[in-house]
Amino acid sequence: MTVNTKVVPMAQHKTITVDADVVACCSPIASVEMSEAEASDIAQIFSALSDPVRLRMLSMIASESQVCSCALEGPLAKSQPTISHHTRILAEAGLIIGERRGRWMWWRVAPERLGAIARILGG
Amino acid sequence: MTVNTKVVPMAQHKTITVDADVVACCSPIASVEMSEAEASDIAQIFSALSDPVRLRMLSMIASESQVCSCALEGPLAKSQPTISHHTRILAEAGLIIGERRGRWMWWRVAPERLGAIARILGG
DNA sequence: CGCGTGCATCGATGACTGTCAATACTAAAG
DNA sequence: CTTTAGTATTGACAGTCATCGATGCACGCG
Repeated sequence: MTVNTKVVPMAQHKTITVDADVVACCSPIASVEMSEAEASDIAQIFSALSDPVRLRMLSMIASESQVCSCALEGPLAKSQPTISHHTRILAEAGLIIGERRGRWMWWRVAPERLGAIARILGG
Repeated sequence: MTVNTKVVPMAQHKTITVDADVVACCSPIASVEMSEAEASDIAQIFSALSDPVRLRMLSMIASESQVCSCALEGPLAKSQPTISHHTRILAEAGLIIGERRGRWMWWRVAPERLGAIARILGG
């Protein structure tokens, strides 16, 4: 992660914010050769997508419009700390956005960012 | 990796072949919730994309139409075994296709597969 | 206030990964 | 056949990651 990317370390009950331009700026993979910095930034996003549990999480969150953390634990068959770990990684990659409502944490996808990544792949 | 995916273990001077339908079949991430098997297959592909060196490799191969293994070692500043390791992972993920010509190994991208992945992300 | 609940963090652990030196393999050239 | 050059494989090592129990923190309720 370079200085361009502002990831606020997630204090409790606060929302992770990510600079979406990091990806929005980048060109399709075939157009120009990638710099080391670009490659590192993009790799972090693909890294967030490289785990089966996180992919299923993202799929669940994208299918419904809002999903509570508590609703992920059961279907994914993972412990609560593990769920929290994965939501954090997806959020730090800018793929989902969290909002605290009362005792519950609600997640939704960041569709622009998914589109930006798709564009990098030349879609 | 499930039984659906046929990855021929790479014997020397032979070409890695991958069943491209594994991804071509799959729906956008928001349409239906992903099965465990689907998630594992797709995660393997994103895993191949989650390394900066491999991303730059893919970018170089996509920029030119054909690239020799020997032409990657210098610009990427990695040892020959490391280059071979990364090309193998990209090939096993079906992202690049290798062909031996004489003593040289030439790589090209598999554009349909990049498009299929982009489509999964909702592009 | 005290209690219960949902989530985040810490610490530990087993598994995986990127890297390279050494080595084996293959194909062309002498 | 011997040599040379490009690539693949092996083995080892350090770093990273997924997972979960234990614990801490924040919120709402009685």
